[in-house]
Amino acid sequence: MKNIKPKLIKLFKEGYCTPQIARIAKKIDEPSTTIHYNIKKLENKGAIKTYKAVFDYKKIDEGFCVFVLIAVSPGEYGRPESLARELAKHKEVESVDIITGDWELILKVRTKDQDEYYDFLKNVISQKGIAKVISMTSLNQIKTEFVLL
Amino acid sequence: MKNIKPKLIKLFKEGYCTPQIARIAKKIDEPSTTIHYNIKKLENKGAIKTYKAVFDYKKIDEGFCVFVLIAVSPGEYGRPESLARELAKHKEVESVDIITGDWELILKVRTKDQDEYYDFLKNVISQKGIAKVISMTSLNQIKTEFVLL
DNA sequence: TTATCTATCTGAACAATATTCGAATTTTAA
DNA sequence: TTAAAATTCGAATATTGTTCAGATAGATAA
Repeated sequence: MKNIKPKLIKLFKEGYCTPQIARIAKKIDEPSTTIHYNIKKLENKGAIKTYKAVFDYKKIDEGFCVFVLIAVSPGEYGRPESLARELAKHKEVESVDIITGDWELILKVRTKDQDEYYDFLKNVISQKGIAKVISMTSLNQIKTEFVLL
Repeated sequence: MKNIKPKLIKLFKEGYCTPQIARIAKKIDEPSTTIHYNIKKLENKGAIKTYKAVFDYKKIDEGFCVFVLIAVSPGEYGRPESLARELAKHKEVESVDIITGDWELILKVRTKDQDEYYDFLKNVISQKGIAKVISMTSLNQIKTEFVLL
């Protein structure tokens, strides 16, 4: 057994997919070359970052999902960006945003279970520069990445 | 001019993409038929929901991104699910989660600008059953849908 | 308005890729 | 150990993507 599954999941999370030109052409009843032209235009302008898969995360051992609010320490106040980029590197992190309000950062994190999330908190979030953290665990995911579950 | 662009964006938000089997096969050095078999297995088990595009949202007039925390009215307390499904229907809504803590729901919403977001708030969020709302505007998106920006 | 330039559209030919199928191999469970 | 099920993979086929050149439409300036 070659255990292809984890390799596929890793690749599909960020890319290795492509548009279905023929299917789109049928759907909106236009020549496939016209569709092709318009897609390339979007790609060349940078409007499309990538093509990727959306998973049923429970079925790929990433069923535990948490939104993490982070307040940055006074010293680093105003410069949460380098911290944000650091956090974004981790594979468990689906999204990182710098936000307005009482908190500087919001993360969406996916792990297998609570234990794995705790490990993530310990190893990643417990960094210098982080003053306060609130975890809001997702009890039920209704929609993700524009896809209804 | 046929104005294909908005049609493509709509289709690509939820699907109309497909894996690049040949490219994956080269990448991990396995026969393409083996890759094909393993992908179909993931699809049939429902582990892969769809294949879709990730956009540079600023370039498709969805540059304004807000995380919305929602507290449900006491009457509906414990049953935020129907409200969540209602909210999930709107095209501006990227994700809807039912969460633990002081708030029942968290939404990720994308609009063109603040004005359009205000319209969304007025028309969608101002519903019976919603007690309190907090908007956390994204000032900078570092990572989205597992894709670094 | 007309002339000119640029962007978009489209069919035909070609290139690349996905899919099917059957057989070999490996894994699983009894 | 053996039989059934799952996985691997090459060869043939079917489908799809891509290129290119000409046509059309849209924009710009005189």
